[in-house]
Amino acid sequence: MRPTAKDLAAEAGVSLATIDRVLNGRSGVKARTVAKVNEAIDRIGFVRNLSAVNLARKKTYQFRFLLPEHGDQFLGVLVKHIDEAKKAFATEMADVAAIRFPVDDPYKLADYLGGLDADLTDGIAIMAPESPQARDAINRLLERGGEVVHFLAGQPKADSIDFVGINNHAAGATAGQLIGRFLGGQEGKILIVSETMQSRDSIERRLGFDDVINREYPQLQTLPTVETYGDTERTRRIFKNVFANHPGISAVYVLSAEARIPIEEISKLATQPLVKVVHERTPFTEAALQNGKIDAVIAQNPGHLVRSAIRILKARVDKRQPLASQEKIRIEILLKENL
Amino acid sequence: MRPTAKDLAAEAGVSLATIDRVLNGRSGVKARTVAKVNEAIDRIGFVRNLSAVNLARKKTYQFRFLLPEHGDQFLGVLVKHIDEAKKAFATEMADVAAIRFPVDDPYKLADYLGGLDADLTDGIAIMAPESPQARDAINRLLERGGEVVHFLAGQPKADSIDFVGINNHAAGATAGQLIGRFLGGQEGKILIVSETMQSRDSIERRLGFDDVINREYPQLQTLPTVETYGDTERTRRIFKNVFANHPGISAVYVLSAEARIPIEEISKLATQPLVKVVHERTPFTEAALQNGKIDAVIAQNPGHLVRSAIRILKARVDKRQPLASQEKIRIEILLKENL
DNA sequence: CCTATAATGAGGTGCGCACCTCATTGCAAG
DNA sequence: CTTGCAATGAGGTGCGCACCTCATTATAGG
Repeated sequence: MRPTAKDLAAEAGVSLATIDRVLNGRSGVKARTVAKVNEAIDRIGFVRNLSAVNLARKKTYQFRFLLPEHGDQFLGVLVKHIDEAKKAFATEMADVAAIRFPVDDPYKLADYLGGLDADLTDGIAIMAPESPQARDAINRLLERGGEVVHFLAGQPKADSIDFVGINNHAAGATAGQLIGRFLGGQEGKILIVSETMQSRDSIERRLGFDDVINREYPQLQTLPTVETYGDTERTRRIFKNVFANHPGISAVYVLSAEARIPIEEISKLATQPLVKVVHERTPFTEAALQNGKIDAVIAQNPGHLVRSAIRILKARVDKRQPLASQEKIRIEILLKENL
Repeated sequence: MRPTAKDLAAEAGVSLATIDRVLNGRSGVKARTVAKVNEAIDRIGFVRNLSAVNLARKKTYQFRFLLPEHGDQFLGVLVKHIDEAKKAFATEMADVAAIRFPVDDPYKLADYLGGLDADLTDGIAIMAPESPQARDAINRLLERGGEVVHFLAGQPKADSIDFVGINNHAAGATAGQLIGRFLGGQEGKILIVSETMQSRDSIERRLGFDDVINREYPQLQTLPTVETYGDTERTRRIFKNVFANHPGISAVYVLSAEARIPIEEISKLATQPLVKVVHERTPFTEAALQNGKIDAVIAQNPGHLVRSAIRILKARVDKRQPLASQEKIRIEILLKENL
């Protein structure tokens, strides 16, 4: 059997009360005694029984995902996985829910965060663009004892807050490398499309993409980013212009999660086969991979994203260290063969 | 607060003893009563407190990974992740260990499995080639109440036993697609190398690879598989022959986990740049990707493999359903950009 | 009807720990 | 030495459940 706190007390030569004080970081213990207990822990390999801890603490975790009100298919996929995680984590006393919110409005976001009771909500995964207001509100929430992770958006590693998501610069570079290789040395221009370039993600992907193309494929020329604003008409109009002015477009990179509009419009305009790379696995991109409408998808596993955010929040609440190797989100490359 | 068994008893109009009988599948309860309880469970959304369950059951899980005694770098990586998982799962009362074993000997394997006490070992992840002896021994172990998953090797879905690992046919197809695309339409021959073709994995990867090349890249010709048997001298000798007899080799696919010997020997012999695709992320393949010695790696996440095997075994012991979406092992494509 | 057996209830115990109160001891300053 | 506080011990309670025993009540068979 595994050693219990009682065994530990005997080994360390102290009482259970002192073990309790040390294990839970309470005050009023001499440094000398703390050291004695820690040595005993190492000696007998004591590990607290998490079940007993959780039971005794009567702890239930309240976690919330703060997501945009409106969005693309990928957002829908995320919500589906949050629902799935809700069931999976119910057995671990964690309640998980998605909250749809006008996250683009920094003031409303700050208001919402400011109104949160850290006693009722243990942790939040926030998918929102950076803003000074949000930043301040988050810091105040942290001071009140809440836990926060940035989810897919926001400042990676800018502060001490965990970031759950891929390295977008590397993701863009990966897309660049794929397109470069798929074009096999031939010359050409690359059309780059995004719903908007307002977000940090888009900018970083573009930078990573350009880095690789400029360094390794100088025969390729990247065109300025076309912003669709999610508007079919606008997209069609701009594409017509671009294709008219730029003969020799040989590849397309869609760097935002919304790929349907640009891919469908391009298939109407293109006169020769193009290499097409987009982001995120959605019902549309899966189908498009299968029937050859696109060549590769740069993706991140949405289920993993959601579970990772929850596990990190849980670890922070418990004052444990998250398991880094498990929480690293991989940049996946999907072809039709490895769907 | 979440409803407890007591609340459930009140809602169902039965006693705690009956709730206990139903929840734990004990006998001596009328079907009518079981239904009443289950309805009440749905009505109030009762979920058993896992912490309390585990505490009361005093359950500790004993899981073992049965791995080959000798192997490549990838095996070392796996062992490292098993050690890491040992710590991570200690808090969940699961004891995990790797056992090195001459798994290639079906009789010794059957002996070992036959000698296992299902009371002392709750579950085993077996990485061993198929054999009638192993199959029988596994079935007997299952009858004694042990749990088993096939780990990376063995018959995927051939029986009711879970398989943890990638679909090797799809992995080979992915490699084929990558090489085909990277060659960009040019003609050429593809050298295919494996440590051995004895294993089912190797055969399936080769089949998947050939499928894609034959179907989508008819201008490419796949050569017969070169078997290295892990022997540098032998490899060098055969390679010299192959390169002498086959001008126009433009790509290499190493389909076994051991990639170092073939890649190093080829770099000495090749007169023109070759597209090189290998399997598994190891210190060697990582470095080779970085410095351009290879072009892509088809990989599976070793940490995920290990944790997945443990989670599945745990779910089986608890008579729960594993979360399918989490346990699916992805075929990863690694370029130097998305390491 | 009685009897045998099935179905259910009542109640206790303990898992390992957190959290609490109160008593006791050690130790330093005055 | 005494006073005062810091450090530690002793012991109790309860978290939600599994597991057990024994008593009581339904149900069916004869």
